Amino acid sequence: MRLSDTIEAFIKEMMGEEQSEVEIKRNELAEFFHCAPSQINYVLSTRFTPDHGYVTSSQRGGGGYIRIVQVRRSAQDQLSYLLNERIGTAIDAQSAQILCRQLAQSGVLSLEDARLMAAAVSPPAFSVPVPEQAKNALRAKVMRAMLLAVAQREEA
Amino acid sequence: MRLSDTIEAFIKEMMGEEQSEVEIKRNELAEFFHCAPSQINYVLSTRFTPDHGYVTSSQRGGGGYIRIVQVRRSAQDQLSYLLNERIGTAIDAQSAQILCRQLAQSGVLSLEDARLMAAAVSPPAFSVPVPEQAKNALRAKVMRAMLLAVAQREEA
DNA sequence: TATACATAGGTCAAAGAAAGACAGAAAATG
DNA sequence: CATTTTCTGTCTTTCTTTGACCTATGTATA
Repeated sequence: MRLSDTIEAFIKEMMGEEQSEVEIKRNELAEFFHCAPSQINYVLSTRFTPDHGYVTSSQRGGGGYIRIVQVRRSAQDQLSYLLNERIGTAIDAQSAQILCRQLAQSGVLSLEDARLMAAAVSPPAFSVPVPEQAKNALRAKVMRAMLLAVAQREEA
Repeated sequence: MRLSDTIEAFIKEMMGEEQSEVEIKRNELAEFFHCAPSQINYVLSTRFTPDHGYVTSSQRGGGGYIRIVQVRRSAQDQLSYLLNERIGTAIDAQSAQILCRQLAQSGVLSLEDARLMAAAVSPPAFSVPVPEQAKNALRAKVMRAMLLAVAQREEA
């Protein structure tokens, strides 16, 4: 298992179920895992972004810290956020994957449905020789269509 | 006995009876068999394809791996049929819609999943100014990716 | 109060690790 | 001997880890 995954799991463990907020000391954590402090930043920037459903803030200097807050939205809110703000007219493969996984983690979709959706917007699904931006535009449409289908499902 | 056959047997051995999923390290395996790492890819691409009843995925970079999932025996023939005969390299919107409905009726998919899939290959999802045949080719890939995701469900 | 020092976290680039793509050589097959 | 299958090597892409340097904040001090 990668160190990044271990640190990610550790932070999520700290956060627990009910608690949606946690505060860490970057240097302490790095010390604990015998790694460079910037490794912590790497974990945060690859696994605790808004797309992943987290927002972070920090304070430097003596008594500094990093605070990680888990954003919890209703299914409705999350869907409308994705449809109206996040996806827009183009989205890259990696972001799309992350968003799909997040939909499962927050309970909007089952794990199976999230995987289905992730597959539809994955690189293999768009393995055609066209410029990346064209793929991203189309990917946005496909994802949008699926999210609308989910939203309709919610209405009923 | 050829090396490829040996490696194939080895992987299937790893997979065992009940376990229908296995994770390998490409470099390690190549080291073990004293061959080029790309030899592993050759084995995978000639003996662990969907037609053979397997779906693979992988992760690059530090701590990377290749995961091989065995598709349920009952689903295998159906999957090959869908991928090769029914979908092929291109499929138009209407045929895709019909196929989704059939998959729901035959119980392969839930009604909700069928709707999700149908949305992903619907005309609105492909409303871009490119020739119809290009869309059909892409639609086939999207559909294919989703079916492979479904085939991986409930392994074992 | 202005300055200096200590304590944090932030950024970024380079190195490392692992898999993918693909062309071409070698071997087996008919 | 021609063709197909197997195997190797090289280059590319992706993800992770480390380290060097930068910036912000708190605290002590002249």
